[in-house]
Amino acid sequence: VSRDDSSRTRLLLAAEELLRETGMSGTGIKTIVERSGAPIGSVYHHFPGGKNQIVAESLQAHAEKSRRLFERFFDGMRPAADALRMLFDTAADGFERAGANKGCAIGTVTLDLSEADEALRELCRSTFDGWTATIERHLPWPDEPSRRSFARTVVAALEGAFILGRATRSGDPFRDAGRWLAAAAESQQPKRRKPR
Amino acid sequence: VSRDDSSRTRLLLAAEELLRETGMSGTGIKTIVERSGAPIGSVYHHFPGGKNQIVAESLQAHAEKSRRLFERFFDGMRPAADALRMLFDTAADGFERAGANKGCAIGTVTLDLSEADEALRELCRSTFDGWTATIERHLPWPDEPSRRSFARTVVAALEGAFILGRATRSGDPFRDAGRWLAAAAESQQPKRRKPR
Amino acid sequence: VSRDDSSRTRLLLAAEELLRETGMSGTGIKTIVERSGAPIGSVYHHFPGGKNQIVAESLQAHAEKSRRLFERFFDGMRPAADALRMLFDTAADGFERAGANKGCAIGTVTLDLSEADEALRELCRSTFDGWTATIERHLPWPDEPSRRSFARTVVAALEGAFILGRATRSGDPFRDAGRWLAAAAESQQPKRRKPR
Amino acid sequence: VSRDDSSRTRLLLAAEELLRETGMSGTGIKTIVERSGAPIGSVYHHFPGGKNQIVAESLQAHAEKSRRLFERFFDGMRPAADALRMLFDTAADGFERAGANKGCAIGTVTLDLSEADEALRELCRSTFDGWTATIERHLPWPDEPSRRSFARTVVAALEGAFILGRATRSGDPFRDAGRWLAAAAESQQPKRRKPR
DNA sequence: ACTCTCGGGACGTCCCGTTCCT
DNA sequence: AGGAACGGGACGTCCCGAGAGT
Repeated sequence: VSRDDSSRTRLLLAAEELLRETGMSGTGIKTIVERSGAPIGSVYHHFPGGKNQIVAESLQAHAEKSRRLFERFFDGMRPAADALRMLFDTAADGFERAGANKGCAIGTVTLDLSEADEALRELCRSTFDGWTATIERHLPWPDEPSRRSFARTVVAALEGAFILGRATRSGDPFRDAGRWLAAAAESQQPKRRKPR
Repeated sequence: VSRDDSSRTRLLLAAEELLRETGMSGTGIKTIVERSGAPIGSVYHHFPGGKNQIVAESLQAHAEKSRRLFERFFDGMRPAADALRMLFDTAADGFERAGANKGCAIGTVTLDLSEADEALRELCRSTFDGWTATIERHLPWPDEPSRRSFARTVVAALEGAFILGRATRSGDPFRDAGRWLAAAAESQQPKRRKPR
Repeated sequence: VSRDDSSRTRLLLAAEELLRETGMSGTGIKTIVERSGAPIGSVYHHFPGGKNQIVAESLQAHAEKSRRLFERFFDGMRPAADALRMLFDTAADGFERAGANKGCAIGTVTLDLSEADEALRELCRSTFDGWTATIERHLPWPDEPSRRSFARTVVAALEGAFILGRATRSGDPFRDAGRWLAAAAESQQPKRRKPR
Repeated sequence: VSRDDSSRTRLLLAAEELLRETGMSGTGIKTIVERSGAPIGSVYHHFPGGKNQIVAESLQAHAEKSRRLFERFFDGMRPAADALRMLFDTAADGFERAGANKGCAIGTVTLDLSEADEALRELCRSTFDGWTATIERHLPWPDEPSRRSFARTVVAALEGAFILGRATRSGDPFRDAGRWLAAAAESQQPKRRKPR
């Protein structure tokens, strides 16, 4: 689990991609293996926990990459409104470049979790929490509950944009949301007022 | 399709519920039948198109119900900001009452569509379009592209709230988004300005 | 069962055709109904015995038609060898005209009878017996067991020709068999000898 | 395909037996598995092509066994007429010993092929061709087309004997055909004459 | 240490032959 | 006479261990 282990890594990458395309129950282990090019027999060597473990680990990887992306924009150097616009525009471009048919792995998995997968749900929750915290930390007004509430809305709009984006095969829903959220952040800044 | 059709209707209702819980590929026909209490053998009588037909029809039903819900709030009688707050608060309450583990059927299905289900994607797209149009029609400022862009953001935030709501088992993401969107709509009204 | 009953008749004709193409278990009631153009709901009115009854009756019809065909050739007016050649040549032409993909309904059904369908087996047996008797009656040499044995061989070769004909998509197996059987009958006639 | 492979082999044997009893569409995979005693889960490991692959391979095995049987009789050591009689008598005995209810797998499958199974039809055709060639090679008269035509008739009569044999639950149709074909071969030898 | 063959059942979707009730 | 409805089963595929081989 510590070495280069390219099979293992490729399996996780393939899983992440497939999760973004067809969700958890739509993604079979066999498909993951095929797309990864990894040897079939080694799946249960690397992932004794089976499918759930693969999904969990690839979600964690996805989460980490996303968090780093957020921090690239919310770096304290630029106004939060600009960061928001850039975040959503970048997401829009990436979404379109990837074919406009891949969601966010975390969001997609969240939506087809069964009641039994409590561990996965918790993983998704904490990922969203992490994103929210990252964003919230860089919002420029003092009221913390308000910042948190806004950050949650940002994350929600981002996740929702994946849905509308897939439905319309376009990155525009990201761009729309980015603009309105940026405007909301700006209008918040001078007045320091929290919406009722 | 004209008579009592209770089996057929119950199948569609069960399907809608299950789609909201576990998505399309997570939902088996057998599970739908079991939950509906309908007889197993009649499925392919009522739905010769198989699973796809069941999903399509139950999405349509879901879409129609949602559109009516939107129109109950956006009725021209009340300010758009109020309508938005009420819409999201109502959604939050409903979401929590239902167990905080059911997404929006349309959004959930959108996220695990395979490339082959073009017809279903189109159905989801047009549903979202309909919702967007309904909202946009009742926004109080003149610039139409801006209204449309805002309406899309509303829908995106709504769909995203389902995701965050499931992850956190709480309706708060709806309430948060409702407040910020309402504020954005209000701040738009006096100035008649479109965010750049 | 006595009236014109075109639905009933068309069902039987369609069944016969399908039995010749794909055998008994390969032929579904629904397919029969579709090809016949008869109304779906009346199948079990006309044939309360279900599939077995349809098959049985259409085999009987087939048997009767075939017997009449045999009698057209074995009419006592022409030498048996000529009759044999004409019979097989006619069968070859008919086989090719029909697409070279239809067997004999009786033979086809005989080969996929399950142990349970004793009644159908008996029906097939008696049909073959009838054909054998018709042929045997017109063979020109005195020894009756020998005539019977030859007649059985004729029927066997005819049924086998359907198999080889389907495999090769050609009527030639019929023509080949017809010639050799005719020759055998001729060589029998002068010497009045039975092969040991 | 190289190791012990007892499951795989047993599946093929069971399939062959069942094909001989109830044809292709009458034979379910589940039945094959049950009769073979092989584990259910391995079927699609050994035969990823599903039923068609099982059928194809078991037909090939059947074909090979039959060809070897033919060559045991047509060995150039004995007169063709004797070989024919022995072939059909042996077939008769085997048929009766097996319960007089099993056809030839190739012939049975040929008769319920659907139009779609072109590959299987081709397999059946080439098997029959192989048998024909084996027989034809050992016929003692010079005219090659005539030998071929006779060999085809032999194969047809053999296949037909399975049908009549099943219908009458007796091996006699084989014995009858064997005698007449042997006589035909003998009468051919001295005169070197081909039937017109 | 790692890979693969093989084994294992449960379930996926779809369709079958049949019967109920108009 | 006839359309709607009914279960049971068809074939195929799922996710996953256990063992043998390298």
